[in-house]
Amino acid sequence: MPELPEVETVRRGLAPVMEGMRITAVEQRRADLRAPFPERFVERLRGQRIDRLTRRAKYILVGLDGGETLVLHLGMSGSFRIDEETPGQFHHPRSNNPSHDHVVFHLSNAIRVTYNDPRRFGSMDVVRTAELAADPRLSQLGIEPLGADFNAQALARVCAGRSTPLKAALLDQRLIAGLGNIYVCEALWRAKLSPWRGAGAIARKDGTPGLRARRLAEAIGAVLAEALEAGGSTLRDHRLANGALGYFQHHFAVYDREGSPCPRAECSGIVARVVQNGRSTFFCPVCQR
DNA sequence: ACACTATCCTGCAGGC
DNA sequence: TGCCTGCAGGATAGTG
Repeated sequence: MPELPEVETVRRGLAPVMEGMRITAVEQRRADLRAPFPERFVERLRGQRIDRLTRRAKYILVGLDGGETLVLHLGMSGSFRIDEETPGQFHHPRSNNPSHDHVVFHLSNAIRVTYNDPRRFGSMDVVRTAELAADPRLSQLGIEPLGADFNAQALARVCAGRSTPLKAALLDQRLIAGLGNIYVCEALWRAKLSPWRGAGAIARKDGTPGLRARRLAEAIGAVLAEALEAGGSTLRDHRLANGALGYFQHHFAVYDREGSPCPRAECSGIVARVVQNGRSTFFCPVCQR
């Protein structure tokens, strides 16, 4: 799935065509994705004017003028496609098999926004905006790593006292919200920290940040910022070719690079793959300690 | 409270 | 060529 940078890229791609527009019709082509659609899904959206698109962790929040918010999650394989409301539709090669087009939003600007999700791990829900903050999916989320209050101190605080490996801690959305398997691997590599190291070891005994917490916080920020930058350029390119939003090509230092030399010039290590909590971890056993 | 597993689903790559 | 296996960017219910 799209992790935070991909989700933010999708939000930035959708916002200009959706904000301020009215939803004229919704095609809901099945009863569920990962979870059932909410009651009266189509009726609650039809006729609503879209206020603003925001993001919290990997959720896209579509504010509606009637006091409700459409809560979107792309799961592992969700993507959106933007196209004009014209009859002659064209197919995108691969990955956009039209049989996985589960929801189509028709907008007042004659734009059609189609949600495609082969694995159907994504979700769509409609929640009263006033109750959004109390929604368990959002209220349990940890620090926003691109937010103003994310720093070494905040990172040390959530890691302090935990014996679970750093890899698992960084994937835990209740501690830090938005990282996924790729960017956790990339951030740990950048910070030269072993994925096996206990999370608590990056904080001092009193919970204040040490050198490792500072390195890791910097690495997380940098890795996400670079990915966002890559997403931004892909967005511009994609906009010309087709309207597909969801994934973009980005070069990774260690993710999916088992057997390749560690990209750090001064390091002679070879990228290894291990499994932690059932997920692949890619790392350099030489420079990550 | 915490940590770990199994599971939802389809597509694709690799081995035979 | 086809068949089989394992694996994939996530979240969460269930277990110990």
